[in-house]
Amino acid sequence: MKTGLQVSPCEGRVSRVEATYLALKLLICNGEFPPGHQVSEQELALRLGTSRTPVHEACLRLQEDGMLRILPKKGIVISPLSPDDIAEIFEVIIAIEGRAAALAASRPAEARAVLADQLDAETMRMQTALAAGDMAERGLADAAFHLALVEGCGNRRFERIMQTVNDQYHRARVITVRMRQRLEQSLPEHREIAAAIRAGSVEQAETAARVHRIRARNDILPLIRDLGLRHL
Amino acid sequence: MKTGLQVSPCEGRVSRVEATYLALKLLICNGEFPPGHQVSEQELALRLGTSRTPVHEACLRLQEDGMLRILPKKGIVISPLSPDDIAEIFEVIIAIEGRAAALAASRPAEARAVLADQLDAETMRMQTALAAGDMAERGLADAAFHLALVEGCGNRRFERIMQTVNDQYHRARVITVRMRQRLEQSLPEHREIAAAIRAGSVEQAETAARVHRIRARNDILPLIRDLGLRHL
DNA sequence: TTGTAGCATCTTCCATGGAAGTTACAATGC
DNA sequence: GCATTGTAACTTCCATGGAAGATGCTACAA
Repeated sequence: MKTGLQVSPCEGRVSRVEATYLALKLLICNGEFPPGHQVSEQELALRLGTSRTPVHEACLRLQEDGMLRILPKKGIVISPLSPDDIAEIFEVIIAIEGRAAALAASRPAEARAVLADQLDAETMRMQTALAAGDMAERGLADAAFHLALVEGCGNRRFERIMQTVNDQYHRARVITVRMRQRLEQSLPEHREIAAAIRAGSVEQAETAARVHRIRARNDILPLIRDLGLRHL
Repeated sequence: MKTGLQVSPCEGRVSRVEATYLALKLLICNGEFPPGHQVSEQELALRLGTSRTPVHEACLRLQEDGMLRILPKKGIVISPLSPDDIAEIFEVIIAIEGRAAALAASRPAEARAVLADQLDAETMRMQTALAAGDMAERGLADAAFHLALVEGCGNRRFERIMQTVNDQYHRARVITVRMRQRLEQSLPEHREIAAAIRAGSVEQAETAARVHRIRARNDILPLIRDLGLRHL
């Protein structure tokens, strides 16, 4: 699981660039830096206790991720995340995760069973959290389900793409998690995905994964659009 | 077309990092640096007539793209592109381009007509090139078709993902283009995609785009696997 | 011959200084 | 008062030097 496309090349050691990248991403995702806010690399370096070079390199990566924009000789501006951006992100999720489910369903029966067990376990964990009203735990179980799904498909590039869109999606989730209803709807959908994978039904798995995400999008997107024009 | 996710923030001016990134990518794609070959940043800086900092930052980006690996304190090694990698790349293409076709087919009729005209024009250009035996021109028209398709769907994140996987796919294409047969098979498939988009048939467009890429994969992948175990 | 310790040499990584460029504001001319 | 120009204070961008670490070679001992 640790070979190939991973970013940090050594196991325990993270370079200062990597640490800065993660720290900045966290700051942006948690709304510490509001979108549109302009900062300088110097300021970031001071705040993170490092020098300007790692900050600069981390900002280049964040710009690739679409989290900020580097204006040459002017500064760094945090990118806003408009409803259209959220819609785009959902489209990527629908495309990738649907195909991931199809791939997972076409793996050998043994691997499918292992994955389906894991998926069912996360769904059960989510159900328990939901019954207890523990929304944080519910969110973790939900994230674990989808992470397991995309990891279980065996395509590392899918994992990579999903990771970057998930980082962006997280920024929107911070807002929407407060107002979502119909959270229990995810449970039967998750179970259907797991069952299709277990049975090796390729098309059914893909359809179920898609339907699940499309339904979530149709729930969330109007809420975001109603909330005001521009966002996080 | 120039707003949003683009990398180089200013129009004409490209930073030295950007230039180095593109130059290195070209060198790798064209096989100038064979996979597995180890180089140092110093060496690259000398060769490209710049200093080590831009090379370092460009290499970080290339590592994200999966083109090379930075081994801390040891050097830079060009990543090999195994048949499994090619298979992964095809899966991404199938997922994204299929969904792009669906998105394109669900746009307003006017936009669909413009896009379909463009697609048909590229298909015709490809047919002409094929009849003339001009394989380079055929490849350009083919690339233009698929670029137009993903640009025409209106999702900039799709464009971005396709661009990175296309860069990697290009490395494989350099090899396979010599031995592919059945090149004329693409023509009716391209026309079917364009027709479905023009008609606004969402599911048909997605299916056609997928079938096209799946067929291409099934043609190419065995050729690559037969050619030897490890590759470019 | 084999094993080991030490060193020389390579590498990336990061801090820092200066160059190039943008912006905002104040001073000056009308 | 208003426009214009010069300048000062920022910014990113890149070159370079030193630090930390990995590797391979050589010398030496058993």
